[in-house]
Amino acid sequence: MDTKELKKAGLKATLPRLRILEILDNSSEKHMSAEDVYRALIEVGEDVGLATIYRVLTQFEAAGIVQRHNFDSGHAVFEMAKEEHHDHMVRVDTGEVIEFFDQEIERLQKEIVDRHGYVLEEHSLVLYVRPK
Amino acid sequence: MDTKELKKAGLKATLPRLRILEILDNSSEKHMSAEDVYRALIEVGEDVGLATIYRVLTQFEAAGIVQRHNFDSGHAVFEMAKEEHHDHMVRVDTGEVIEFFDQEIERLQKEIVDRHGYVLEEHSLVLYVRPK
DNA sequence: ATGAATGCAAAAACTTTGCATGACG
DNA sequence: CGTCATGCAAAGTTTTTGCATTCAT
Repeated sequence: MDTKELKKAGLKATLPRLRILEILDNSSEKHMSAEDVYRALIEVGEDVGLATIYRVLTQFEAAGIVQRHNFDSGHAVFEMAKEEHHDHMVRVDTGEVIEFFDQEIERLQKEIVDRHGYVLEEHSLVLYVRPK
Repeated sequence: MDTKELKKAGLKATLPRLRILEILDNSSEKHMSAEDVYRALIEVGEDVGLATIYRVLTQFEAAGIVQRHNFDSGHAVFEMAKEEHHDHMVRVDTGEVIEFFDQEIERLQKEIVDRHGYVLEEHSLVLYVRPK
């Protein structure tokens, strides 16, 4: 259960934190902004402050529990961290986010960076797509 | 000269617009935020408003004269549009931006998107790197 | 001259922070 | 109980907008 995960990260298992994890785990939209999470909690009758959402999500990111993405939307979106890395496609018509992974692209990125004399720390790849 | 380029885009060749193009063309740092451009102009004694910078850069983007990027910095950066497409590496230690292009990565992206039943509209690839 | 562009200031959107109160272990 | 977390409100950042004035054609 979530309580364990929080303790392990050195965070108290408070109600707001548990509720935020629930929302991220159970919402149909897995990529949510702080505002999205806030509204989802208010809707469920949970009395939480937006500032807390921001603080908690930032702590979760530092603890590796969630990942933060900056798509071209002017605001950050968060998703539960998965074991396996993946990249994203964003539908320009609906905003829907689609996850994908490609071994070959991952390999090429490392190779290119190496060729330039650097080490790859992390990367951000977003493909903006529309239906055929 | 720049005046022609502006006219062609249906924009009046005003002093602020010409100065902004000059800055983007001649600065040593080719990837600049609106604030960067603003400070560069103030430094040269050009009396321009920050709001104008934002308006002009947005118009330039729509006209294809500049490109806007959202690196993980909390603010947009702009660069003159080049004929040939390229992606970016960002040094995590210095913030320096390095441009690169890889035929194979470009091809793979199209292929993956196609495989999912979509068409690639555009993409954003940023590699965060540090020296070996 | 006329419509477009500018500068300023105000506002909007997103995120962070200070502080007193409340909850976890 | 002591400390850490929360909520609220205020402040910080980045970007946009309204409006009167100025400028390009």
